[in-house]
Amino acid sequence: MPSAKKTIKRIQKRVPRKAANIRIGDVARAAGVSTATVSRALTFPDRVLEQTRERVLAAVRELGYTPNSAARQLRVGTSRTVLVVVGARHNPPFFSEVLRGIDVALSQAGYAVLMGNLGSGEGKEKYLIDLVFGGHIDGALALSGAIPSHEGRTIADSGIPIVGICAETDIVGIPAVVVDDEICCRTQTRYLLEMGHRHLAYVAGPRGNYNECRRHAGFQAEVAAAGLKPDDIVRLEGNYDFASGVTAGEAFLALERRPTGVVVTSDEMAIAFMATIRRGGLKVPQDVSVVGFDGIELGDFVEPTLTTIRQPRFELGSTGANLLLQLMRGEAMENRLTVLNGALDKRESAGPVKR
Amino acid sequence: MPSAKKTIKRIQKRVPRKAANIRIGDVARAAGVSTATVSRALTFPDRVLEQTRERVLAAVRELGYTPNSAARQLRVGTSRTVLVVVGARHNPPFFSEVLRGIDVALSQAGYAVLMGNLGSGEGKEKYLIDLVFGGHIDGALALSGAIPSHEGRTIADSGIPIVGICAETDIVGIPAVVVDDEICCRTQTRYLLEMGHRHLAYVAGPRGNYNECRRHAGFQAEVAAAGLKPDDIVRLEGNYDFASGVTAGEAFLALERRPTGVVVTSDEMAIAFMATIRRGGLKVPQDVSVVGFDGIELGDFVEPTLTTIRQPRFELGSTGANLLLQLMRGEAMENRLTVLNGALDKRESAGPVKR
DNA sequence: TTGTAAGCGTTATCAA
DNA sequence: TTGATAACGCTTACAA
Repeated sequence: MPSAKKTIKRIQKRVPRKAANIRIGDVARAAGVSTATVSRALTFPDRVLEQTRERVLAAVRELGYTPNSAARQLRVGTSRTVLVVVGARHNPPFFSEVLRGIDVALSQAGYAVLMGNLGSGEGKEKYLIDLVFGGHIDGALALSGAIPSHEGRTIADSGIPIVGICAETDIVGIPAVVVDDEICCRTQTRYLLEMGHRHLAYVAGPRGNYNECRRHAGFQAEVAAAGLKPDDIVRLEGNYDFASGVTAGEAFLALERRPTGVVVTSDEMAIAFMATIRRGGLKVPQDVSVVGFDGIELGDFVEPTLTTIRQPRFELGSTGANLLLQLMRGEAMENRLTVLNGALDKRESAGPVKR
Repeated sequence: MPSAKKTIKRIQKRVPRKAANIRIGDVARAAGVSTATVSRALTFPDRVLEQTRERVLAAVRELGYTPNSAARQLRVGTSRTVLVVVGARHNPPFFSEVLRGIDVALSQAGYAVLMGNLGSGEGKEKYLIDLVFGGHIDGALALSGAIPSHEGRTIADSGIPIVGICAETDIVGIPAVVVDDEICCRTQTRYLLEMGHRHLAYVAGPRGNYNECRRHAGFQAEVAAAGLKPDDIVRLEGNYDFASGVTAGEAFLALERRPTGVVVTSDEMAIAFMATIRRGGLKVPQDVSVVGFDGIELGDFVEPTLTTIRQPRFELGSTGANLLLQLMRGEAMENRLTVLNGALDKRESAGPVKR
């Protein structure tokens, strides 16, 4: 009598297991149908007779049955889980809204979001690689170009679809959703030039960074077009965060001949930069005009309010996620690169040059 | 010849499947051992002969084998995944650091973090409930008391361990890591009282909110101890975010007789409040002293810099996560409530009352 | 120390 | 439309 033997085994097993969970077989028994029918009633409601379906659903409700996800995943081979990789420097005021866009889009589609925060511990990259190669992940979103790799293997080698957000990745062929960094930075710069500023500072992002390269190219193009000479330009290093904005501000204060207009490539830096030079006795925008880049909420609450490039942060996340969903469904995509537009938000921190 | 039949099946299956993944059997064959030995060599390295272990590991490296997580999970019954539930209002500048604390602690222990952001779509709560009841989650962290529930079932009913962070949950018996809200708010209030302020405003959090209740109790206790009368106090409503700080600031400006000291129960609100009343012509701290609550980075870069309660944000996250790890290991815990201490950070936004 | 083989709970194939 | 049954890939008694 095999079923008696099974029952005994189950009881023996019950101790170590988390809870006496209800399995599909329990529902089947309660509804007087086979497990196959229960499965069908839940997955393809119209492939079973209405009365059977109702009996099954009643049993499901009655018993509080939820299909075991590991078993389903093992069987069908997909986890409905997306890994979101964010770099070690992750600039919360900016990315929070990008992440919200991702979360809204993926939630709607019934996908779970696994956080792959790089730089939170030693073996994190190896761990993420194992996660992906272990089949736990159906697709990944790489923020700011962050692609986990370990011993020469990247998550891309697993063959799962990946979409970059905010930056292209190092790996060729991976689609990305980015903002028109170069044009935005030209806009920042042109705004200052149009206000008569002929002596500019540029507060940079990390060297080699994708966004930094694009933005710097835009800056260079614009100042060249305006006929500024190398002497009219100062480059100050930074890495997008508050602390580097302070450093840049101090470097600015130490300059012998100070520019009147400053192009800053992140809002965090711009805010810290402004605070620092104001503590150094300069007035913004009377002495120095500052234009930021990002459009974080905070820019409205500093003194003076920050003129900046507003990035479509939510949309960067949501369109990236939707592209990934498309890829995971096996659909092709038209363009490898999706470019969204930023826009200049004119507020108080930039004004006409003093004469 | 059963193996021939199997091979045919596998080839047929190959098309729909993601990739021709390497399975434990492939490694076993390459190393000339059984699958059991491969499994042991990976999980209990010292239970196999050194030479076997080396042969196995070589094959693993050679083939790039990673165990399938769904199969392992199905077998052992745990997912090594923790759900982090954050409420709809999630106040990124504050929580980002709490989340980092969580991530660092859980990463170290080899756990994955699944983001359960409430308020990002219709069926999100049902989805999270299914995730938990589907066995996909080993434990959960509830930020600010957010416990997903659906049709009368909460994630707690599944029996997984849960720890609250930043607030106790509605469900009795669930342990939590909180800050000493009441004492912190007394400290805020006392600081203003000691500077001679006898007419105070209190900018509140959402009514009924755990932190709001505690902080308001602290405020009340302190003003009562100082002998202030109901007329000496104004309550302004808020919900911890920037926008409500603006509203509170406008309400403040509209008062006939304005308090000289303001206790604000979040930094976001405090920053927006300050910006708003300054635009209304008031000077901080000369006309009005403001004390915030949270200790977000930003407070250093506004004008004037924000005097505030600094919460141990990273530690709130990491100790909560460590408690959960303990619970998931089946260990008991001594106290249901772990209370961390906040501290007053004296900066520029609060000063002696004008006489 | 190692191998054999029985599940873990689903879903999908095939037959009825 | 429904039911029996064979995988999915792994871990772990139990036997050798």
